[in-house]
Amino acid sequence: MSNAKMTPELLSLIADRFKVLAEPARLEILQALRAGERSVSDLAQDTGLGQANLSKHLRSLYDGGFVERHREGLFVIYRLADKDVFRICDLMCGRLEELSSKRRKLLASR
Amino acid sequence: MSNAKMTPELLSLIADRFKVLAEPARLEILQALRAGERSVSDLAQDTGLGQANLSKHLRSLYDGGFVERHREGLFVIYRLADKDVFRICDLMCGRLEELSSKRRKLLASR
DNA sequence: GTGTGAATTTACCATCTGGGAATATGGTTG
DNA sequence: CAACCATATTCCCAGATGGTAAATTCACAC
Repeated sequence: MSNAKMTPELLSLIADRFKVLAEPARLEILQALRAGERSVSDLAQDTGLGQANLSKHLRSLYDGGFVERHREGLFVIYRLADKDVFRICDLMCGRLEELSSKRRKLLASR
Repeated sequence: MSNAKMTPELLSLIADRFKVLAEPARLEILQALRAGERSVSDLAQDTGLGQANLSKHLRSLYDGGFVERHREGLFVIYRLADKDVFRICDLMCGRLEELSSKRRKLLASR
């Protein structure tokens, strides 16, 4: 949000990208892809998600530009497209730790 | 997602934080708070959101740890709590630009 | 062409969530 | 205390979304 003009349209686009990450299943897929390229079948194994469900999550990730894909014979191979995803998640995690330690203090001081 | 163990619980917590940002109205509130502290009434002016609706969005932001608040007489004053929010949004925006330029190229090459 | 395996899409259901109206709570004033 | 104002909460509705099964598409082999 670099001090620039934030039009409603732009905010909406940003929100859409956050929506894609706002789902544990999709975060888990990204996590699995961290180790390298994976076919949809591989990912089904890795995540335990149902096939149709997984496919829809992959579509979201693809539309959001978080993953790339290509076909290899019968298989479709997915890979991470966005090196920033994990930096974003790290920021989220860091804040998570602060929050839970604050919560601990609140509970302790009762 | 620092190469560490990502338990389902942790992924769920991270997803919850993303959910808070996955809403244009809440991004707009954060944007408005960027200029400094604001009462709920101020924010209603700034954003054009209805009172009840705004109040609920503020609750999400508060629960997510993105804003802090305190009372001043009849008013409740909100302020940004998380300096990382805009760094996260910047990463999202940066990627947005890449994506739309790729899209332009795709459209151009038809 | 047919058959098979992998992936996507569709259809449907249950749940969730943003929005607004009405109500409740909290704090101030007189 | 009552009256009032700012905020929060509750209730309800409409639309969005995750999950699964069934149908469809796509690519390869025969």
